[in-house]
Amino acid sequence: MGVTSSIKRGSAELAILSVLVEEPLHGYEISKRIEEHTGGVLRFNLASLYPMLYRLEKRGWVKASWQTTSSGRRRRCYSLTAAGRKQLPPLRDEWRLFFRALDRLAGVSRA
Amino acid sequence: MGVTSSIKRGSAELAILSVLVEEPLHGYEISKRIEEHTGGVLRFNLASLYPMLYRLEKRGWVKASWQTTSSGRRRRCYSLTAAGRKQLPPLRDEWRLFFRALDRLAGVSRA
DNA sequence: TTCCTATATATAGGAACGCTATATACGTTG
DNA sequence: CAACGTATATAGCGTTCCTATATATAGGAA
Repeated sequence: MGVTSSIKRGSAELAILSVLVEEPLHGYEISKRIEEHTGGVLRFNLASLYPMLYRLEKRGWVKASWQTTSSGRRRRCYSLTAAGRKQLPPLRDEWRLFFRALDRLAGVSRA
Repeated sequence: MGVTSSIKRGSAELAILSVLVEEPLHGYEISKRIEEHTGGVLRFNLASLYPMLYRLEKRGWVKASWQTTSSGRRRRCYSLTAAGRKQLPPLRDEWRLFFRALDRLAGVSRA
């Protein structure tokens, strides 16, 4: 279960934005969400996820706010910004272009 | 034209094996073939291609032989080995798995 | 209460892969 | 002979993801 690192390379960005478009989540939840929604095929190490979130924050595509749960536990809640939401369609377009090109070349979608 | 570097990362291996399964080619031709077959969407720099070919050769998936054209020009002709041909179906399987997972998560194939 | 697991964030160090830049050199066309 | 396309090759860099490690709280099991 879980695809090779080199294959999924570059997909974390789209994956994160895609789960955040539905609702704001904190880092740990984002990781779980991606894993669950793909049946374990897409799975990112938490140590890969946090630096990615900081990059997205720096670009202004997500914004983070510290929360404290009722039990006194701190965590950062990430949500998409307007700029981040705007990035999603062109990102999807590029991935679709790539999918189709590789499919045409290598017959990936053929059973 | 041409998808982002980070997106196509890891696909060179499958792309090369896929064009070589049809007929043996030399490096420069492999590059052109990939570009033509994908309408310019997939495009690998020659400086990325040669190291990849050496890696594939080292793994025993392709074998190279020096040729000299009638005009006295040297070039290396690459062909798939039996081991390389065997790698293709599982590689396609993994890519398909990845495609479907990312599509489910991000709606890539939806127009 | 002690231990284990799950939750939660963070950084250091490294590997893989594709990039730009650069080098060399032959063939063909203008 | 200059310019361009063909052809191979290496050095050095950036990005992205990895493993390993650190810290800390909550809840359940032993």
